[in-house]
Amino acid sequence: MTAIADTAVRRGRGRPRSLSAENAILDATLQLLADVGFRGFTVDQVAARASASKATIYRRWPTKENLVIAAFDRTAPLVASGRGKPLTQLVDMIWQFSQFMRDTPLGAVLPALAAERLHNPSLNEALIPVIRARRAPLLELVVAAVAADDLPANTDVELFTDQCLGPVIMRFMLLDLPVHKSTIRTLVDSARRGAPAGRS
Amino acid sequence: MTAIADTAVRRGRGRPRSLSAENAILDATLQLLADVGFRGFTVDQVAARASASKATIYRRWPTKENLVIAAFDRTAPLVASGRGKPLTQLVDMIWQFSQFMRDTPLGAVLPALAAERLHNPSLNEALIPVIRARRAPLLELVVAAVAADDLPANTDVELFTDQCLGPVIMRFMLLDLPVHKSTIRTLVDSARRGAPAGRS
DNA sequence: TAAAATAGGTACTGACAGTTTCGTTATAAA
DNA sequence: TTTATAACGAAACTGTCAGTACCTATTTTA
Repeated sequence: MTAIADTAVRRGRGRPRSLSAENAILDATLQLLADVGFRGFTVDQVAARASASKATIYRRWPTKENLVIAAFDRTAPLVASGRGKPLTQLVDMIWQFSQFMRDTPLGAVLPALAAERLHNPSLNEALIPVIRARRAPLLELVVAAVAADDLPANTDVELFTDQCLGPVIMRFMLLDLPVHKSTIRTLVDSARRGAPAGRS
Repeated sequence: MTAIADTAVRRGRGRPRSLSAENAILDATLQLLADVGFRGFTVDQVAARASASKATIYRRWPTKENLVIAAFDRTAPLVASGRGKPLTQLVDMIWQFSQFMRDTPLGAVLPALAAERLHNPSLNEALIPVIRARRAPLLELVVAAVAADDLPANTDVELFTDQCLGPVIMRFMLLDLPVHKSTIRTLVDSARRGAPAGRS
């Protein structure tokens, strides 16, 4: 594309992959997902928007779905505010997540990938670590809550996280019910009260 | 949309729609979903398996997705055992659900429809009531638990249901984590302990 | 300078959703 | 019994799109 040397990863001899092409492709993917959703999304349109060729796209990502994963993995991750008790931060973070679901392509991309992975083992293998990594900041807050004695020491932190997040995901993906911040507060409070008493 | 399927309704003069053709088509749809999943699923194959023409299929269901909804709506619903306390029956019913997710086309169909509905308003309108109806037997058990004083009178029964079911759905659809019956028991117990104390 | 691997462009293949046409068949009204 | 109507299976057709192949040009290392 340009004469500017946007040096990418060294791959041996030949011309290196253009970093700017890669950025343009992933940006176009996200923008297109936001504009037309997963269904209306075509690789040709991505190529056109990114001023790249399909060959350049398929050289990097073997399928459309892998391209979408890569774009998805580029979206803003959940970040803790760092202020307040861990469980208060957990409420904020889940609220942040539900805003992403409502306002960004995430709301369309996540169900699409969840559907696709079941019939595409290689996609599944690529996707599961990415999803788990996305959940990790939530887990860390729950671990911090245990460390701060706000939760019993024998809390199953994975299950606790899923108890708070699962209903939110279910309402977005299946039920089409709105999720308010008060709802999230209720979920976290309830899970806290429901956690096994005492510590082992 | 509308998923005509009005085999019982008299349509006036001409040849009535064949009920056996309709059954054959929906049976073939479910069987094919089980065999090849949503991705490998084609309407031509359904026509071949049902010994029907595509015209016959599209006369009843305007798109592939509507056909899948109709087939989905024909699968076995969740049923209460009728034995034991309501919350014990709730555990059994969620366990039943997770077995359906693992052993039937439901596990593939549900994520696919969740993804599709976001970009297909008419499909969404048809789907949401079907999904809500599927959740209804769970809600009824929670209502029964309130009536039996096993839960406080001011329990938010919808949220309580989603607290028990949401983590299960999340683990199936996104995390690819196994769900054991003991996990479900933990979820229901925790939600019960976490429910607002006293009654209003 | 030669080899290697990239770039964009374009044409192609194959699969499949959805439509249309055709001759046939079942049913209800006349 | 006749006729109008609507459904039937079969098959051809259209349009879209994922993915591949091939082209020439460019950028890098050996």
